[in-house]
Amino acid sequence: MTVAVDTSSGRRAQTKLANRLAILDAAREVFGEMGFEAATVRDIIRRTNLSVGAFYNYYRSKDEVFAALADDGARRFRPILRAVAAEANDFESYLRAAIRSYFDFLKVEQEVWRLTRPGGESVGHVRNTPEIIAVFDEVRSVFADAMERGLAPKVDLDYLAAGCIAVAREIGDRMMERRPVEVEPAVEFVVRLIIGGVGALPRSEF
Amino acid sequence: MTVAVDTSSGRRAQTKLANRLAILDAAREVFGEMGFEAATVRDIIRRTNLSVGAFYNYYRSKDEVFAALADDGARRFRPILRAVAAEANDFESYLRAAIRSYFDFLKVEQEVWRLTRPGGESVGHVRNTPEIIAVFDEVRSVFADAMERGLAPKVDLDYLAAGCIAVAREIGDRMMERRPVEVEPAVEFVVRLIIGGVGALPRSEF
Amino acid sequence: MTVAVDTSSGRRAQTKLANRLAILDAAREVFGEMGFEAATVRDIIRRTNLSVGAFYNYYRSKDEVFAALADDGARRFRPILRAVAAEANDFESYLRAAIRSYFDFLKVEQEVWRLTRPGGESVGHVRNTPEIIAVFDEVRSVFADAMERGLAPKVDLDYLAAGCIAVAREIGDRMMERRPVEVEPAVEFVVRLIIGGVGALPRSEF
Amino acid sequence: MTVAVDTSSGRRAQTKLANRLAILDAAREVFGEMGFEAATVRDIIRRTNLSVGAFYNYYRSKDEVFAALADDGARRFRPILRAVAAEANDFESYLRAAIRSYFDFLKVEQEVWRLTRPGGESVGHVRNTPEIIAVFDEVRSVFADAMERGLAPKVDLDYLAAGCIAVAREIGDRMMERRPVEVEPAVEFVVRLIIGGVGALPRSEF
DNA sequence: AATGAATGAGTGTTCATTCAT
DNA sequence: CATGAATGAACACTCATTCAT
Repeated sequence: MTVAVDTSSGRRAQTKLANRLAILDAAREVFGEMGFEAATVRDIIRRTNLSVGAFYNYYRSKDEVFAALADDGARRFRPILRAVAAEANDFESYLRAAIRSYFDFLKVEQEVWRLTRPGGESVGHVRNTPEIIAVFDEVRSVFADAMERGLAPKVDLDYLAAGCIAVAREIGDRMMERRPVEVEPAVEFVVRLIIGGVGALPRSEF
Repeated sequence: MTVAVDTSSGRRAQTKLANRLAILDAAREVFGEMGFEAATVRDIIRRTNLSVGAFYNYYRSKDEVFAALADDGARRFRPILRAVAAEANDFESYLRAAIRSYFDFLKVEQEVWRLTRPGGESVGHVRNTPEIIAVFDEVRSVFADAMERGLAPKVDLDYLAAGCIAVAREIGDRMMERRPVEVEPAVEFVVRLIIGGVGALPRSEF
Repeated sequence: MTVAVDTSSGRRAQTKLANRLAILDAAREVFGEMGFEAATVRDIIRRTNLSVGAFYNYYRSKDEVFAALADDGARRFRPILRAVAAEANDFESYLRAAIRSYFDFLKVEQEVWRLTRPGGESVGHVRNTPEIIAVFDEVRSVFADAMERGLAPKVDLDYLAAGCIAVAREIGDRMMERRPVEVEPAVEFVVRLIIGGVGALPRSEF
Repeated sequence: MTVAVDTSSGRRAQTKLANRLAILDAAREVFGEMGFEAATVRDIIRRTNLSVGAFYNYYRSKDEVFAALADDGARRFRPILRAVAAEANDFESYLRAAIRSYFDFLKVEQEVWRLTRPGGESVGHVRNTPEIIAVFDEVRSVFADAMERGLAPKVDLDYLAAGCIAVAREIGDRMMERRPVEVEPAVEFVVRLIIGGVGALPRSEF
């Protein structure tokens, strides 16, 4: 005999949202721990009150949660980046604040970015996520803006944004592997490297 | 009784070598296109005249080809790096020659480094390959040497080596995506960024 | 939220049980016909309405069905043996009833014991099943008891139990190969052989 | 370059025989250690100076070596059995000598009989070997002879031979598992059990 | 004959996804 | 909507056997 106990009290929409988020959170953990390919849908729902079937009510596929996760991470980081940009008066202080935000973010949500970072192995999954590209564009546009306003010399913008992101990412990883995890020295390292480097960069017509 | 003494220059030995290389090449492509986890052994042998069984005659497992591939790439790049280091008189010219070697190498064998790049998702596979670590150590030791000899300021060595490698890789990738692929501007960009950045780096007691 | 409380008497539960038994039955046949090693999971599910995947929903591995099968056979035979022991007044009548039970059991479920018989090639699989050992111990303890009570002479208990089981099995098998299958003569043969033999056995200090 | 060194000195036939025996010996060990199914042709030739290809020059298949092995074991045991039968004046002394021969044989060549024993798991392989059946017939005919000559009562001959072989086998196994391995008590146990049992057997018209 | 690389069907097992309930 | 059993293609890997040398 199967007894159905309904505790929803009509708050269907809320439950749906909660489930969606529960899946997202579980997926974040699981993908972070085992990587996309190794993680199974069951690994995800196991950390949830839901069933396999329910998973497919919320996301059409494992790929889709992954994309949603990437979106989510990027969506949460972007406003931080914008706020930082709004407050900064010069390129260096912007950069410092941005990098620090990222490293703090890393310390809290290590896994998200481990995954959603471009250049990862599973190129197809990681590099092409729309919101990932958006973050890249965000950084790029801040750099472009800085150039416009004369705060930074005119250089190859794509190379610069890509290079800066690469350094920030790599040093961020190394930082996370050290014990204790010290954000400030890492921030300082990256900022000086970039600022110093940018000053020496060949001017470009881009 | 008949004893066969093979001096390893017969047709058989040649075929074996050719097959070994064919598998390696196919694996390079496949891993490069789909990543280690997603790539299947069948994907690899499909680009070959061989059978599944033959794959296992040459490599004991999918993991082993991967390692062999990383070894192979690193093994071929390391001597270049050493030669360059031997010829250079100062840090900048060393760096420029090294980066140029790498970018030339990239143009020829794009896929190798696509794979062996640290920071990939499957950390276990990519970052810990012995020869990969060796290349990292190679670069690191040249940097350490430069510091010793006063050619570069004393900074956090691991961060520096990691950061430089990350920039070189990232810009290398971007370079490869542009049409036409122009090595010189990319080299110049990276060298200036690093040299300028290094000069501005916070001194460390490491 | 909807909570499902399953009291295990629904259609689903029934189907699950049926499938579990179907697999067990198929496995009994297949292992009986080809032996454990030679039998494939696919051989088993082919005699079923299920898919390969379903097999693994019910049993975690090929080994596990095997163990379940042995357990099942032994579990069903043990109570019979105990009941018989409880009813018998002397050793011979116990033995006769036990052997008859076994031979009747054989007639119905020939294959079970084909498999669980010690002395098979895959020793690890067959001889060490916990329930098999339990049956052996069962018989052994009845013999020990008979000795205690002076109903049987004190002899090497392990040899005796092992020898009796071996004879019962072997004659049981031969009986099953004859047409028609006649239980009574076979029972009589085994009982007389054992009773007569036991009387002639060398006394031991065990 | 491949150099062929021929050391056969024209004694081709000898070498062929030696190889045949080498394979047989290796197979005996390997099958004994891992069982027929688990053993691979490579496992066998690894313990030989030969190549996989050579294996197939001497035996057409893995199955064929197995059969040859069983034949070989049986062929070597049969004369012993016959000699024993020729020397014995009564049934009991025949039986004792036969069992002792078997147990001694066991101690020396444990593996052979582990495998070639009927009732093993891989029924198809083991029970139907022609020479195995021959051993059974051998024992059976001695029993028949004993009956003819009035040394043993007339009983169901097949059951008797089968039962005796089963007991001998089982007790032999148990004996081999004890430390130290003591042949005499085991022989005595089996002989008494059988002799005593036979005396009590129901007479049959077979 | 001997060799050992090549073959490919076959193994146990996994897992994204579907669908009857 | 939720459930979880069912599905079956796919995977890494093995191995008896063949065959060019």
